Formats: sequence, structure tokens, C-alpha cells
Amino acid sequence: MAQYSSTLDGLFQAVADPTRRAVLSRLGSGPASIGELAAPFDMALPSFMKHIGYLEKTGLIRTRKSGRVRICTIERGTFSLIDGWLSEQRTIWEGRTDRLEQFATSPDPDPRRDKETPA
Amino acid sequence: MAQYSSTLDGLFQAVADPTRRAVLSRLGSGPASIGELAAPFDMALPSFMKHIGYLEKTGLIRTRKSGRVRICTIERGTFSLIDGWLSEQRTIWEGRTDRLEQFATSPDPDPRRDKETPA
DNA sequence: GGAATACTGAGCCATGGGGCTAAGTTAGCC
DNA sequence: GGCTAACTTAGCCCCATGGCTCAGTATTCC
Repeated sequence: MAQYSSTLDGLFQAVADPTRRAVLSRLGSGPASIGELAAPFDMALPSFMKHIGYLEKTGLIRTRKSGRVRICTIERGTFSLIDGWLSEQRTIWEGRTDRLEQFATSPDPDPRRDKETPA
Repeated sequence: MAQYSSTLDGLFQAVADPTRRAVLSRLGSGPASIGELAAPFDMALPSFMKHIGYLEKTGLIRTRKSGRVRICTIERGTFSLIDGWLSEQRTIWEGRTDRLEQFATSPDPDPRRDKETPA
């Protein structure tokens, strides 16, 4: 369970942690090194690195090594996946379920409702 | 640790699970009973109930007992907290760090704000 | 009243997340 | 070359999460 195979799983999980959200906020105003990012936190570096690793794994940030310093930059595009999910929800609320994946490909005029698939 | 004292922590955590997202999507098109909601999932009821409990605890849904059936409804307003966070991030990107400056520089070492009443 | 339905509660278990320390490794600087 | 700074890797710990089963409780139906 919870192996984060799905993108949204990992994304929301990544963003569910206050440390990681703070890092994202910080990176929002420009790239920074691991050391700079870690400084405000009362946390051992390896612990902090796990957060960075997570953010990178989920695509919310990108990092590159420059000498002995690792620079992190935010990956804004990834945030749109969250936006996308929110929009999806609101679309459902409005009753326009046309975007749902199982309906997108089959314009079946016969709505068989023996079981309404989740998601 | 993540004991979800902070609203956003719990919200994102709640939404990070595919089962719970599916439930939210389902409830987006109207209220449903626990049984109806649980039906599509290959999961024991008590396990499923934990998800419901989580969604309710974080304010994403509301439930009420009607006879022996519990009816769940989505709480749309809570979603705006997620929207709000996204907007905050984008505001930072745009360089307008007016009131968000402190948020970006202090990692909030004591995140114990319990409930900021979902709109 | 008794059976069936629909949850609900109490526990148990395995996994993984978030923290730690200690010991590397690599790059930059005398 | 040797020292330091800046990560990195390895390994450990705790406990919340997400799943389970096995009862209970409360309604509804016959």
C-alpha cells in the first residue's frame, strides 16, 4: 500500500509535510543550495536531505551539483497537476462528468449504472 | 511524525491516498452511504471506515447518521484551502512576497494551529 | 421477537516516513 | 598535501498509516 506509483499520491504526500512546503515556498523566490535551505530548520542534514530527495523524486524540484554544492530549483509545472486534480473535482461538482477517463473514450449513449466506478 | 495538527498537513495527507481521492470524486456528484461508497473497493469495511474517518476529520466531507445508514457529503469549501496554498505559491513566484515574506523565511517550528474554519 | 443489514469498536500486524548519529566522499582553499 | 566545508551513505529507532479479523451495537424487516 501507498507505494506512490501514482503521481498524485506522491505529489500530495510530498506537499503534506510542513518542512517540504516551507522548502517549496523558499524556492519559489529563487534557487538555493541544500545548506541554505536547511539552515532555518532545527534538523540534522541527512534528515533534511530526505525531504529534498522526496521533493525531487516527485518532480516538485530539480537539483544539480555545482562543485560541492547542490543547487535546488522549483519545478513550477508540476504544481499544475495539483491544479488539474482540483479542477477535475470541481468539474464533477458541476455535473459535467465528460472529462472522466472511462467516458472520454466511450461516448456510450447507454448509461448502464449497475456499478458506478470510483475515481 | 506528521500528527496532522496543521490543517494543510492533514488536508494534503488526506488527499494523498487514492482510495480517499476516489471517495471524494464519487461524493462530488452527490451524497452516498458508507456502503455505497465502500462497494467498489476490495477492502474490509473497518479499513474503509478509517478513510472516511480521515476525510471527515480533515473536513473534506461531512457525515450524518440516518437510521442505521451513514450518509456522507462532500464539503466543498475545504478544497479552497488547497487552492489557497497554490495561490500563495504562485504569488511567491511572481515576486510579490509582501505578506508572505515571513512565511517563506521562517519554517514555522511550532505548527500547532488546529482549525482555521474551512470556508 | 428474531434475523438480517449496516455500521462500529477493539485489537493486531507490516510497512514506511521522519527523525537521529556516525562515518564516508568530494571540492575548494591554504 | 592537508584541512575544511558541503553534502552523502548507511544504519538505527519510533510510531502513524493502512490493512486485517472478530466481535459488538443499532435499525429495519418479517
